[in-house]
Amino acid sequence: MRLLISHFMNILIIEDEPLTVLGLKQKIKDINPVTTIDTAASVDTAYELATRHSYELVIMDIDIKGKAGAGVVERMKSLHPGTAILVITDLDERTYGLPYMKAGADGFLSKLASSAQFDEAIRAMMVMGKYASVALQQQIIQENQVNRSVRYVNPLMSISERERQVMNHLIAGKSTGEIAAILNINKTTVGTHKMRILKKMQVNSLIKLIEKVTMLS
Amino acid sequence: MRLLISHFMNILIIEDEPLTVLGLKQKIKDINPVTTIDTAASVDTAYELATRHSYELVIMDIDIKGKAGAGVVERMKSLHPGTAILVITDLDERTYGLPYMKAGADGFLSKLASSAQFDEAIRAMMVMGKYASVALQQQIIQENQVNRSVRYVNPLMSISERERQVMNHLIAGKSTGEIAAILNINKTTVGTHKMRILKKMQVNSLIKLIEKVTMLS
DNA sequence: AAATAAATTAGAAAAATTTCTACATCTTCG
DNA sequence: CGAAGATGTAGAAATTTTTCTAATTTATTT
Repeated sequence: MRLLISHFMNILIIEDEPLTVLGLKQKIKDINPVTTIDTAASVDTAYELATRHSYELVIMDIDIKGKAGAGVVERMKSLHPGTAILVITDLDERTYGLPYMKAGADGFLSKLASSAQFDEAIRAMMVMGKYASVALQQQIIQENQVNRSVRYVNPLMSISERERQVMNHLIAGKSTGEIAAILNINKTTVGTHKMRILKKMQVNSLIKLIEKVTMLS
Repeated sequence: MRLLISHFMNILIIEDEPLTVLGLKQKIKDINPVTTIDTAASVDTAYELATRHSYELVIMDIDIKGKAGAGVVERMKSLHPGTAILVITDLDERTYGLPYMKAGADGFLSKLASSAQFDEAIRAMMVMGKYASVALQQQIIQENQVNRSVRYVNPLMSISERERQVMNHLIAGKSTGEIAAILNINKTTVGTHKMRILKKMQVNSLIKLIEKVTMLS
């Protein structure tokens, strides 16, 4: 029998799939029975809840109904800097983990991770407010050791924060105009970002970009 | 309190996300406590289990680690024709529901469906071995009524020869201009083809088109 | 066979995207 | 510190793509 955690906690789950919410709730209750768990199926609901309540831990899917992106992490973090944020996603950890940690997440876990890894992650988040898999930790260490001028093995690593935001929308099938509206910047700015993304990723079309990104996953 | 179902059942869950498995298990146990639930995180494991055991109900995610497709449903059904199959997926119901039902699924439900809809679906599958949402039922009825003019379940079937050529280039990442040069036709002609392809495939972007085509292939 | 529908093709005009240039910040490194 | 490079932004102009309309040809149906 594993150790139980038993100090009271407020937790917010942001996730649009009811079954996943149910599974998460059960895991949390198994680890710490004295929690209050709120849930939001949309980003907007989450923002609303977060402005009215304070949470020790937020577990969020960042790929909710197309509204993906580190921006959500940023905003949640800005509302309550003390809140620990665990990002869970369908996206690949090696590709997106580091970027999301940079965006302010305190933990990152693929939805395909094992049940035991979920236990470990939730436990770590509750106790230390931090969680990174061994692989991700190594990536973080490497990132900090490697000389910045050295070419990145993973081109995704040379993609800046803003560029990654744009890229995610691009990959989701959004048009330049739509992205400009979402990020509230000029269309041509999006165009500039797109051009630099394609250049950095060494491809000449959106399709090739997607292939490359999924290849790196 | 809803009615409990209480005849013994063997159930197989094919799903690669542990949290979703956990959520499903809980829902099933709530509805019928006397079940044996096996789980498979990969299609291969599922095939193996299905050859050795017999299940009254199989709940499967058909978008497992990229190995999607109606072929999985067909094969599961051929192993045990009597087994009821409920397909759950991230994919859109209106687009994929009918094709999967045709492939032999007895039920189809989006993972974004509400908790109550999951209850209803699981209950219906247990009792009747069938489940289709109201929207999907109507689609099925329509499909059977309009037997006069040919109705394609798979939109790919309505794509003409020339459109297919253009589509293949589009999917390969070629630009409108490049395609025009290759096929020796005007750029705007390619544009017209592209527009009709997107319309026929009921998508609004190249990315969505690719997703759809790779799903249906 | 005539009528109807589908397929292939473009022209013109409108809309969107790309490219080039530029500038203010912000980072990093010698 | 100060130079060099990366980042985020956008205006103007060039280019490409999309949309609308429509003419021809090619099936299909009654």
